[in-house]
Amino acid sequence: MNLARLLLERFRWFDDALRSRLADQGLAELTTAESMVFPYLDAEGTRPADLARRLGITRQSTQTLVRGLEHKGLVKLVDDPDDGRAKRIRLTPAGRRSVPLALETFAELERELSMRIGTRNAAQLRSALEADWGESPAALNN
Amino acid sequence: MNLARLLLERFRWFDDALRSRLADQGLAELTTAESMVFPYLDAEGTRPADLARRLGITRQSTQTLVRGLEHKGLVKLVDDPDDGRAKRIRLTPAGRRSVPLALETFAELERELSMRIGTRNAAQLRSALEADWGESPAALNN
DNA sequence: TAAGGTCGTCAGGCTCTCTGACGATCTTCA
DNA sequence: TGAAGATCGTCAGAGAGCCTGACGACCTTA
Repeated sequence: MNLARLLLERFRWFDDALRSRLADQGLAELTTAESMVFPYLDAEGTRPADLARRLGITRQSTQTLVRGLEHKGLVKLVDDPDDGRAKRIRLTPAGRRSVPLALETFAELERELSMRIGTRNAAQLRSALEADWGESPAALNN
Repeated sequence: MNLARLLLERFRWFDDALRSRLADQGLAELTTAESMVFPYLDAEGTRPADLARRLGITRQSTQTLVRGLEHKGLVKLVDDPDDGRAKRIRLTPAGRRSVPLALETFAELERELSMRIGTRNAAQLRSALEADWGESPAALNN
């Protein structure tokens, strides 16, 4: 099987498990994108534009994302006290509880993967994924 | 970084490179899903429902996919001679030329990855991805 | 020959991301 | 100090990629 499909399928393995576990633990059903946000929200309040940069998506896309989390009661948008243009994404109490829960679930699934494919394989997987792949060799003729 | 994001990002590394290279080689711009189809089309004509199963998506989604490839002149749908319900996806001459091209590009990118992160890392990556991960441990409480 | 499965298809919906455009607000520097 | 340019959040619109539900046509099987 080609590597691209393999990567995508394994991503889905994780994503499905992640979202269903988070739901089991009482978080309102999160979408794929929403579930990925938690590690990037800091307690002091995060600026949407910062979040966008951390996630590698546009500010506009981030907006949709944040709106979703807001509807689910995990987050609220408040004005930034230091910058009249900006806002801050603040965790609600429910949201604050969710962060460690999400982080723990990430870790738990990775432990579970280790048990399934072996600690060695899992470690090598992570290490290969974290290696420096460089820029995507998209442009041949530039 | 969490493993899910890592997998997804690396997928995109591949996908971006793949699509841009295929475009460089004269294939009409393909979408992500379209570029993934080639290894699953056989020369004798493929039934859409079979393709759906191979790709792990619904027949309905496959339909959209095939229509796209048809518009791009790579494929045409003909009636199945043996089964009045069915059709067959047949490669056009242009489509037939594209198959080996796509396969070679997959392989080429993987070679290139080996050069970047090392043959050892790349081999371990593939091997970990191909290992038996089992069902996604989605359901905790079933 | 009737029942049930499978085939392609239409219709509609959701998620995720993008581009383009906008007014409001900061920052920088002539 | 004031104009120019960058950055902020936001609205609007779009396309890809998937899904479910429903349908008539056709096969298969008992």
